[in-house]
Amino acid sequence: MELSTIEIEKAATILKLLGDKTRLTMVKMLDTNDYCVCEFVEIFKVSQPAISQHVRKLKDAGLVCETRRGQWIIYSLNKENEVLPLVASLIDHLQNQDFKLQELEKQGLRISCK
Amino acid sequence: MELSTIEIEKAATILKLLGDKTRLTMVKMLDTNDYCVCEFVEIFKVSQPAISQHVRKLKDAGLVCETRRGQWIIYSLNKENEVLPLVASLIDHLQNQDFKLQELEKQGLRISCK
DNA sequence: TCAATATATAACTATTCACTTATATAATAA
DNA sequence: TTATTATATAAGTGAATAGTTATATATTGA
Repeated sequence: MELSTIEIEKAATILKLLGDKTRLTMVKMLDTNDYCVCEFVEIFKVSQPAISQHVRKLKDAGLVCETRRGQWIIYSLNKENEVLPLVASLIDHLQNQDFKLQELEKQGLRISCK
Repeated sequence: MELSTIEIEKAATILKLLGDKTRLTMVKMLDTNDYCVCEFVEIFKVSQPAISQHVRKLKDAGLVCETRRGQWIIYSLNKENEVLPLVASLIDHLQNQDFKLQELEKQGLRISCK
């Protein structure tokens, strides 16, 4: 089976984007669950605009999709993305981040968006 | 078989490092051949200090090794690196860069270091 | 020993980046 | 309609980054 390869330049752009702890964690988390901005704000302990700016970059690169649900905007991994194979194999090497969702639930902050 | 996973923070550091077109190309090229600084200078059309600074960063991260051979310092991929599995699977997704070596040879600049 | 070549380091600069606060937009609920 | 909540955008700031030129260090060969 042939592996479809990616241009160096495009790959470098993706890696730069994911070479940030916050965004990389977001993508790892989005691999198993969807999240809204306010949940990320709780998880990452930074300002809401900072989170908005991070997800914007992920969206601009086509890595995530957004869906409005009432006043919340839910972000999910974009499974259609051309570079998904690269991103997926990368994510596989990362330590599981489920504990972040568990913390969120323990604080009763997960349900706020459902 | 279990895949050994990497801390998010460590992975983000590696991805930031490889989120640069020049360094990413270097690593892809080093996957199949060794190179010295002067060859990289020819290939990337930037100053010699710029190349030295790039390989220094790769070396500091443990991704490459250096071996002095006369007046040349040969760089190679460090196969002992803890994050090699991540880097290797990443490299697999990149377009082949052999044409750069071929150009170098066509210009008669490859042998200068042998 | 001395000139030439290869590489590294220092110092500087312009640009990018991640964050902040302030404010705008949008949806919900009283 | 109006207050509240969620999100986005604008503007500003300090730190990091990739490049440059100048210079130092190290090896080779005459």
